[in-house]
Amino acid sequence: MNTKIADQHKDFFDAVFQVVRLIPRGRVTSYGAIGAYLGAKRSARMVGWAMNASHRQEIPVPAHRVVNSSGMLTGKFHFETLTAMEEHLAAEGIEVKNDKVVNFKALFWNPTIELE
DNA sequence: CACATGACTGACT
DNA sequence: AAGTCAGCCATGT
Repeated sequence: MNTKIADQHKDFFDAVFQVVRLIPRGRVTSYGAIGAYLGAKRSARMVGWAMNASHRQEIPVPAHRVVNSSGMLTGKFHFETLTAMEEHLAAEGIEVKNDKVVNFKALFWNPTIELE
């Protein structure tokens, strides 16, 4: 995809959600990576803020594939249950240990590179 | 309008 | 290596 989804950052939310939905099954990314792709790498918090509204989107957003820069499941507390995030990841073949994605570096999916 | 908070990150101790 | 601090910016009180 050549055109950056965030070209019109007027829809920052949709942009974030779209990128998250583009994450391949069995892969994960970070808030900062998404922010960087959207041209707001200085605002990883805004990505998290957008994700906070993801659960109320009509189209499901695989928020479980988004973790922090350390691969830790920092957003697990915002899911229906405390283990939902880990369950979803496990269902995709992603191993979670101590709230962290195992082999995170290898499973990391960088939208700026993958979507260039 | 000012202060506190947050699904973050990188640098520093 | 693990904990702390300071930027970051939109939202809520």
